[in-house]
Amino acid sequence: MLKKSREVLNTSGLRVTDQRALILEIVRRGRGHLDAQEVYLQARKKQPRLALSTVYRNLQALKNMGLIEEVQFGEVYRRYEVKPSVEHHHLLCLGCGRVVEFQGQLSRYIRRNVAQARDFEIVDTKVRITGYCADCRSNK
Amino acid sequence: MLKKSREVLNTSGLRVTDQRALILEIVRRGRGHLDAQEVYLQARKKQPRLALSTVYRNLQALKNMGLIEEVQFGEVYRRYEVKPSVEHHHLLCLGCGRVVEFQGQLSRYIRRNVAQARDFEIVDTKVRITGYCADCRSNK
DNA sequence: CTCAGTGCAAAAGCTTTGCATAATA
DNA sequence: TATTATGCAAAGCTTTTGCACTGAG
Repeated sequence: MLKKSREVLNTSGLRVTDQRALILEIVRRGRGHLDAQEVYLQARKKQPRLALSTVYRNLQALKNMGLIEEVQFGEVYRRYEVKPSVEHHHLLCLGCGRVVEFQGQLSRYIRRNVAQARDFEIVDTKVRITGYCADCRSNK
Repeated sequence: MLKKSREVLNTSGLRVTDQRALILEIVRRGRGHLDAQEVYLQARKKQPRLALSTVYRNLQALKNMGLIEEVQFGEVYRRYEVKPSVEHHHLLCLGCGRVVEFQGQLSRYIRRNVAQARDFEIVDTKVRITGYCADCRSNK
């Protein structure tokens, strides 16, 4: 199992270190979506000298290599808006950073198609779409 | 305009202070989804003595009263998972905190129904659904 | 041998909290 | 007048960075 992580790293261009292999391994097993602190704590059981900064640097590196993914939605800080009466979602342009809102029957669609199948009582649905807006597409 | 914010506050149970009214007003006008820092900077133009902590406390209070909404997806810290080959999304249970993944044709649906209408080139789509799972529903 | 990676410590940013003062209802 | 809210300063947390040392290629 740990071997597999090393293999993946081998073909990634990154150097294969014990720390990096372990971190990738833990993120893999952590189906529950671990944050940096949790990865750190688990990793220290096997490598007590591991530094938290190494975890951060590796999560960054693995992300850049496309081996892992940030479950967060990119934005680090919380943003606020007045409570919309109509449910809406966001298109975030990677080019200019602009946020375009859109309303849609998305939530109805989701309620119908997802909730029942999963036996989940939906409280809220949020959709974040990233991409490029028309302006940014024409400028490239 | 500012008057309207005061009226809203009046019926909210919160005390109406100049700071609070201004902050609500700014969040309202800030269609672009402002973060705390930005609200603070704008507010200080009118109330130079305003403290950043007041902004945070008020954003919190207004959120609790349901007057504004956090655009962020609840989680504060970044979580990681191995890059999934198949696009999937997350159901977050508010009861037990468990995260359930699901795959779906959601992105196809979104691509078809949203992107064209908005002239937006989609790079990625993420959906976060919050609610209560079956277990938590039976325990209440 | 060379350069990427690590550990440690310190710094950077956002957010929260304690406490005395001020303002609302 | 009794709470609630504010300002200021300090602390809390996650995340980033600098630097000397270690280890992979």
